[in-house]
Amino acid sequence: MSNKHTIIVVEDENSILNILEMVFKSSGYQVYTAKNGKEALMMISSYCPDLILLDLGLPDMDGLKIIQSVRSWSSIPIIVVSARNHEKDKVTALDLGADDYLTKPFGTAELLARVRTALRHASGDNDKNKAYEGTFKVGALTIDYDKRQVFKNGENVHLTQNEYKIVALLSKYSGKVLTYDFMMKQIWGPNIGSDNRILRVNMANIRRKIETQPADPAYIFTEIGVGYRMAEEKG
Amino acid sequence: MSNKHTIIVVEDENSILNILEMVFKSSGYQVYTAKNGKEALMMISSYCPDLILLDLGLPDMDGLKIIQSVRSWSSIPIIVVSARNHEKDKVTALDLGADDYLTKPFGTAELLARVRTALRHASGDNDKNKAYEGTFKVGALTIDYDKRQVFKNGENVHLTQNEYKIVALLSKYSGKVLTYDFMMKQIWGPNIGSDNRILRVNMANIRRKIETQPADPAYIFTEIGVGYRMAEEKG
DNA sequence: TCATTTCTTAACGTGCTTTTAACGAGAAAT
DNA sequence: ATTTCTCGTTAAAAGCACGTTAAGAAATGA
Repeated sequence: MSNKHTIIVVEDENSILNILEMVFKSSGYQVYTAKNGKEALMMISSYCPDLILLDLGLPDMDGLKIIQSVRSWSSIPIIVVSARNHEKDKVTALDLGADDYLTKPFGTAELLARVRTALRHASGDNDKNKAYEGTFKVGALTIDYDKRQVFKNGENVHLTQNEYKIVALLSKYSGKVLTYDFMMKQIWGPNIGSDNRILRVNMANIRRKIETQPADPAYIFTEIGVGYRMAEEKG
Repeated sequence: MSNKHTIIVVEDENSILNILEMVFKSSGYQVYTAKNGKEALMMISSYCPDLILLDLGLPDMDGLKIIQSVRSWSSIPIIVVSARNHEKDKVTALDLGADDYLTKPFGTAELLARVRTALRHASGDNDKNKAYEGTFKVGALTIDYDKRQVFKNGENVHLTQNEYKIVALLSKYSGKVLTYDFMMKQIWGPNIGSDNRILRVNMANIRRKIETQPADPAYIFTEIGVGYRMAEEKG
């Protein structure tokens, strides 16, 4: 590890902005701040940061526009921050290309963890095939992509075709929330509707097979109103 | 009928072609011949031989094109023969996926040795669960690649050509799932469709011969919707 | 040539997979 | 507090993949 990662924080409330700046700086990041959309867009295009932390509630423009704008020319990871009463926005944000989201209020530990995840994904995920080679491990769970098999505590777990696709997809983006919509498009194709019952049934079956306590999952978490997230590989 | 290896010889000069045909036949190989590139490609895709002996100097097309074409769907060993003593051709051929190279003139002893080597390599190269070179073992099942025979509890099990090819192919990738599509391309050539009935019938016959309980197989497993997988020897 | 083996195609039943439906618990919204 | 939405769970229906048998076609060998 050599250079500091650069983060641009977009947030209109001074109090929060200052806290975030301190948190990131003390963790060794290079931080720039913006207090409105216009300023944010200019800074992003001139600094080309490694990550953007974006509050969706801005005075001058919709934060979603910023995502769109940035995504038109870059895949810089974007983590969205939203107030609890704007739940729908975060789903839209993810579908527009945001990488993760946080709901206020959030702890610094969680924030930093999400940032690390996003940065790691951005750096090593250029070759998407790479993720499907070798194995994925988290806890007692192992996914062997070559053998197309899933193991729990070393024992083979039989998954159906769709179940395996779902698990493999989540593991490929482990640590990241995948929206129901995105997942369904990946597995059932673009013509699938927005009814996610099928996905729920599949998830129940998957959890019964891979989780020790399906009601309190350790590997695949539900982000209510948004989607699913797989626990991260520890290395 | 005994299980002979099938070789396709591609050579435009009649005198050499005849000699080669005789040499191989008297060594117990099943031989087919082709005198130009077009003929060669058709024969290869329809016969799916175990080895291709290819003269690079053909009347109608560059021999290198043939290597490319075959490598797009199969890893059948290809031994290249060339009168040109150019190092460049040799390197190109090998880079395109040829397995070995002979320069005219060559002796029959060397030729046969190279062929044996290539066939041995093809049958069981990159595999760790082999007790002895040229042999695959799992449970009571033994595959002898040199003899092209399969044994169960030490007793010879008679498999037909295609049945043997299927078992050998699966054993070569033991532990991994091979898709129906892949297997069919390897055994029946690139022009086989996506209808996998033939494979299913063959598998039923194979299982009746090698499995103790065909309905609950111990050696070849079905991955529904995907393909077949051969058991690995446990360490 | 005939006899035998091997390959391919066809047909069908079984069991697994996928999908749909229904309901209850719990979170979120009002 | 109550109403609404979301999600997990179970069960049943629908759909389909696979294994199996048999019979015809093709190849092989005597």
